[in-house]
Amino acid sequence: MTNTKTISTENQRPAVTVDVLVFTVMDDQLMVALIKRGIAPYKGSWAIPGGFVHLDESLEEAARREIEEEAGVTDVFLEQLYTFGNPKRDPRMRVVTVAYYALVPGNRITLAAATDAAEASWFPVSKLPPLAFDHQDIMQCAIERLKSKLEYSNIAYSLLPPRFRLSDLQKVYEVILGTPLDKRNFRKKILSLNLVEATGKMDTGGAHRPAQLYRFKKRKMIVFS
Amino acid sequence: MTNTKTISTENQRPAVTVDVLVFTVMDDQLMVALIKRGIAPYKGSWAIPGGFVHLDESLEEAARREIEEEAGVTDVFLEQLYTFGNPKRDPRMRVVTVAYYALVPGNRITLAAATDAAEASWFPVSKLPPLAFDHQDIMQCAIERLKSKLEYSNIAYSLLPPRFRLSDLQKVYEVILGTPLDKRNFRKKILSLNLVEATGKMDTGGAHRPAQLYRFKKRKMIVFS
DNA sequence: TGAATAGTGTCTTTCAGACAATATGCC
DNA sequence: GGCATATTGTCTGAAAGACACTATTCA
Repeated sequence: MTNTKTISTENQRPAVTVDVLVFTVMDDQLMVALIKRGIAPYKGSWAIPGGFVHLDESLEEAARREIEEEAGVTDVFLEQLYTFGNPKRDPRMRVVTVAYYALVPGNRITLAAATDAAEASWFPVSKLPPLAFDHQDIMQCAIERLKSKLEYSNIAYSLLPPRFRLSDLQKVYEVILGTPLDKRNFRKKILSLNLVEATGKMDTGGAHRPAQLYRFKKRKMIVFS
Repeated sequence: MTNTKTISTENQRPAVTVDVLVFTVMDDQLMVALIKRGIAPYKGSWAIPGGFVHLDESLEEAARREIEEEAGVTDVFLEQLYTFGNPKRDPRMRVVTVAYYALVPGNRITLAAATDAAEASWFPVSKLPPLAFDHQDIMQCAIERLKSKLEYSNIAYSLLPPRFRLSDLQKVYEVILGTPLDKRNFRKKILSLNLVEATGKMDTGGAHRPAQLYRFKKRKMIVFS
């Protein structure tokens, strides 16, 4: 039996990377940040941004570094998704990638193209281009996680600005779950969960009745019992 | 920006291991398989069994190999849990470990001590010894996952023999969740889920009324809506 | 006053949880 | 007959889901 924690003398080890799926809700759509690969393999294909884990940083630190380089934001919601390690997933060498997903508030985050990337861009998850490597699998895994976590946690807070209308919150749920929701039932449910509170300020300026602005009581993840 | 999938010329890479938490229900307790470390660091401490990922095998294959070496069983329920990569988690070198958990039917699985392990043994999760490395964190993560997955999937099938009494199934739930359950409500719930069916055979031999033996209709994981 | 969105309540159905008595086989 | 476990149903409260009208602001 190969045993736990023997010091490895093998000189061949897998490379370890992190890939980060950055999601946001913009223009009533769930969007994800992708980069266009500037080098082979899959040159010209779109891919999930990622990079090597440095020897002195944790996996989460590596993921946060990627997000900051890509989107210029810190302090975003970030959660480990799954680790992909099929021996053939990268044709060049053995790469084990730890996938993370991040959620950023909608609008006004400009993506930066990475060193080896020709371009970086937001895509609606409903209209994704073909993706490099096994990134289609990773994407699907992330979308499933996001959908289910939305239903039993308060992670929606990380997709909204500090103050928002209940209709904004409802839109986040509708766009991610892909179904319209009944306004009365939605509000009843959200308010009974006691996660948000009215700020007293109104959203004025639309050609219609102003809406109460709400905020999340806690801006960290809470999983419902 | 360090970019996706540039060929690494770094000669220093983390080691990649898999650790596998093998659970079973025995003697009305949730048990986990541990090994006693035969080498430093943590020599003499109990640890979660694991080992290096070979370059030509997937992460899951590595995990299944470990289970077969440790417990001599194949074809068990196995699911990836989480990846632990803190730079300091192993004092010797950088080790990224992909943790898996496995579920095996109760009783009569004999553990084999690994090459570098002095011993292998089952422990009730309620009375664990101090664990090596960050294995306490990994253990807690696994137990939480097991508890929650038990409630919204049919994974209990993997902890029971092909035929079982409903009271056996109830015991599995009680032991893992750590609470007694009402017999009538439990049976009502399980039967309404339509996951099990009566085999027509009875469990005879006890000094009491024989019980109907049931089986799971599907022996693969189903996640409830 | 018309357009656009905000805000609100009832009824029905379903599910979870509390709760106790009878049935059957073995000794 | 006594012991040990199997088997079964009702009631209540909570939550989910269907469903439509009035309120308010601005142009």
